[in-house]
Amino acid sequence: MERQYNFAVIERKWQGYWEANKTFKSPDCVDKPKVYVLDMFPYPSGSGLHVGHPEGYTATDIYCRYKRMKGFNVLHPMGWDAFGLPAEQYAVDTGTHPAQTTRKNIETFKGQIKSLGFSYDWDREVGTTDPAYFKWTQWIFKQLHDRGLAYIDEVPVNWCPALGTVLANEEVIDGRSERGNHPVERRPMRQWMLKITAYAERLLEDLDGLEWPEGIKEMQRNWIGKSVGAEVDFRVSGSEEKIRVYTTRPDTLFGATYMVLSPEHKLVDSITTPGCRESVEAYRRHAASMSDMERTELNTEKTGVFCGATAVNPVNGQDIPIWIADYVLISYGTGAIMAVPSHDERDFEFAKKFGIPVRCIIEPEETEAEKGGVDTADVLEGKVCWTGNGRMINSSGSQGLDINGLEVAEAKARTIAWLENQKLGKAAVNYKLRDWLFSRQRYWGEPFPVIHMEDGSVRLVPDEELPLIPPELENFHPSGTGESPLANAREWLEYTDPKTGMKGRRETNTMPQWAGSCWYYLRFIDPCNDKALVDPEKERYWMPVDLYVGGAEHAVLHLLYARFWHKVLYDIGVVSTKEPFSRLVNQGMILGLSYKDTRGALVPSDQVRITPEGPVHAETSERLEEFPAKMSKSLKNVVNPDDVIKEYGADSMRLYEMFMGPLEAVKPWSTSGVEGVYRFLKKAWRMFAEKDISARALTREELRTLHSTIKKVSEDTESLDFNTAISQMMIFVNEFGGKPDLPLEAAEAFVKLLAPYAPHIAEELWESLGHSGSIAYEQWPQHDEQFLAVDQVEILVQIQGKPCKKMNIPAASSQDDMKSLALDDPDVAKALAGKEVRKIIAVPGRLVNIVV
RNA sequence: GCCCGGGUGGCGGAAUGGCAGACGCAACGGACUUAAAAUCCGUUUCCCGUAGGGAGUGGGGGUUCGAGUCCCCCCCCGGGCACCA
Repeated sequence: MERQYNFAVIERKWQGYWEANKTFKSPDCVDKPKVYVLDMFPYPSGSGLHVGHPEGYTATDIYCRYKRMKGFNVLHPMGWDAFGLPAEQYAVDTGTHPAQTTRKNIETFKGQIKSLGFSYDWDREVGTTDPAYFKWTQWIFKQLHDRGLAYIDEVPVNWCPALGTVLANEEVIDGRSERGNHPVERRPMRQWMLKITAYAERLLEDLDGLEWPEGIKEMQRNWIGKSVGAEVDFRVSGSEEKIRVYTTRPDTLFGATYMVLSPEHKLVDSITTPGCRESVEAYRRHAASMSDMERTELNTEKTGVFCGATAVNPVNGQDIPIWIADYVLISYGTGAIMAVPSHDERDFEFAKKFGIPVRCIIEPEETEAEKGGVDTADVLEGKVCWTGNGRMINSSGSQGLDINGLEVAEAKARTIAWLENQKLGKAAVNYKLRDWLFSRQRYWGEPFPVIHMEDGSVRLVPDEELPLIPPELENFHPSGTGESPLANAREWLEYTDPKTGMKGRRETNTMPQWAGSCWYYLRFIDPCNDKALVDPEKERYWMPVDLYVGGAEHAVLHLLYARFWHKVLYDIGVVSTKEPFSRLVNQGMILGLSYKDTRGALVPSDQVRITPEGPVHAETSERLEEFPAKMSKSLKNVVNPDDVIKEYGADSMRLYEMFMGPLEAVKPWSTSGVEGVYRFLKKAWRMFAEKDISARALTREELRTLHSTIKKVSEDTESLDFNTAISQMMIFVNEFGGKPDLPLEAAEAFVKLLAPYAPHIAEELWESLGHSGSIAYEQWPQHDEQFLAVDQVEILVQIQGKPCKKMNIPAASSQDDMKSLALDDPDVAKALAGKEVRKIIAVPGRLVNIVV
């Protein structure tokens, strides 16, 4: 055995071995417990892997390797989310076909991922841009369409001129594109929409059964945004028109002193009086010209105009004015509200500005008002808005409803019952969730299997003609009309029905990047099946995904979309589970070391000089402060895994990523930290290389160290607490490394414990112990409780909770024994002299506390 | 504003309500070496000191024999949502 730990040689050797022997190929449907462990597959960008990627991948890899040794059949695949904008933009700039860029990037990524020694079953690799894959993405779209879940709508969309495409709401941040930070404007366009709203309730309900971080579930709940209330019809005075409003506070109907229609509401035109028409038109034009960003960013000041008409409040017959204001959104509820300024902050603000009466109808609950620092008298006079609990006042009317004296919840129920009885309204539920804008004006995405026929009908491409492959293009520029570059591919575009001769034009939109990632976890189960998306038997064997690890940035979108598709596939019998991902874990972001000067200005890392006094600016020698910040090209603080692997090896890289801290925490990268785990591996290597592997029996103390290490590493690996598992292995090496020999029993167990974490060195050490073949399927060691026991324990005797004396006592001492041993101790007795012992608490194995 | 996370040495972080700071980094001292690298040993929360003592887990209160851990209030940092009636 080499004296030196030569990681480069070892890692090359074992990666070659695993590949040649297909060590990690997972058989389907075998008689073993299964576990499906999935990483969020990456978008293979041109810049390659950064240290954030391997964090989650290492975590899942450790877990998989551990599970294999525990006797599980493990599904652990990897693939590529390879459609997307960057490759297309590169094509626009250079003329390189996106497929070529994608192929090259995938190669780079694959090489980098392989160099980390992950135990993927590469025979299951899939890529979303592969026609054999997107055939089924297109097939799923057809299923959605057949079930009425895909429809075309003329909708105001987020048009980004710079990118030449439409973006989903989620891809627009503060009125600019998420990618590239370009301005975005609203523009009506014919688009494919997916009716995710039809699944809102199920998407909400089924969250409860998932083992996901509570925060992520909460974010999805908020995104779905269910609210319960009522729809109420208000008659427009002197007209047959009715305005339907949605409210969560039907109890406050008596406080409604005006109504508001959204500027886009279809009744605005017909009810506006001639005298008000001019100002209403002006206001509508003003509202239309504003982007979503301006509308939301300027939300400090409410705007609106009176339309001249009034409506009748159904509970008391009173006339109330109808206003037009953009604080009411056309896209939520009915696009119209009843305004209750006394008990709604937004209405209150609006009423104050326009001098509309505020009518208090709830007497605030006393303790709640006190707690919030609200003066009840102010509320009653309409000077302050109250949105909390209380009792209804001024709430009976000519129409027969009387809810005076009731609490909010009961008043709601009573009002709804009355409205339903009078046929004036009904209980209603609303969701914030909107239908999913599913079109993109791009080349590099899945083409829709759709033909628009000249008679106006929409025809779907038959299954046997799938996949529908995008045409070869020379020019990848957007068409400029808002259509994708596909609009330039005349031959591909034009279609003639072979039977009838009717002409048609293919859909020029493509699907968004989310499409391919919505179902890839299913394809891994049966990646080469050309008859079905997934074989039902294999699907039943492997699903659901038992552990899904990825970044929190996908908390809502990817995970919500994938759940939606999964439920549709469940409904048509393709999958057997209601939910795709039983357990979800988010790995925390890894930050880079960054520097700022005293004014707080950021200094790129290549302009920093480290001195014994701390970091200084390389040019000005100004003192700098070190702090962790998101890795970015501009800060020059990006750590490249290749460099780390080259210098310390993949095993050190893996170990360090896990040793930094809890998987889910945000952690700063530290190169000296890598050196620490590297030293540990070298020490472990020397423990084998420089010592005799002896056949002798272990001492009691050694047994205790060994078995407590087995216990801790097993438990912590199971619960993904990898940092503390590694600490325990370090303790093991610190103890056994100091001995003249290494007993074989301890050596073998240790190598097995290390194997999931640092697999290359573990394979090499395993071989050095005389074993042939891989350690990957060796049985995981089991600890024995009897070796953890000790004869003597050191306990602490406290008086009044203050430490007084440490003493060694038999570990098996009962509480009573402990008490008497403590009281009999001369030092304790001395400390207690003249005091009356009132109570003694004894915690076995820990301490005795004497209360005087 | 609302909803989630989170505040522990110089740093990353450990701690079933039971001796706070495991493990690692950095720093300092020492050994080995002609020297360096590598390695090994020791010290390292802060304050006062000779033994020894005092303070200490963002701040303030509380429960408890005992609180980093449980409860209430506040402050700060990170993330998400944001006129959703």
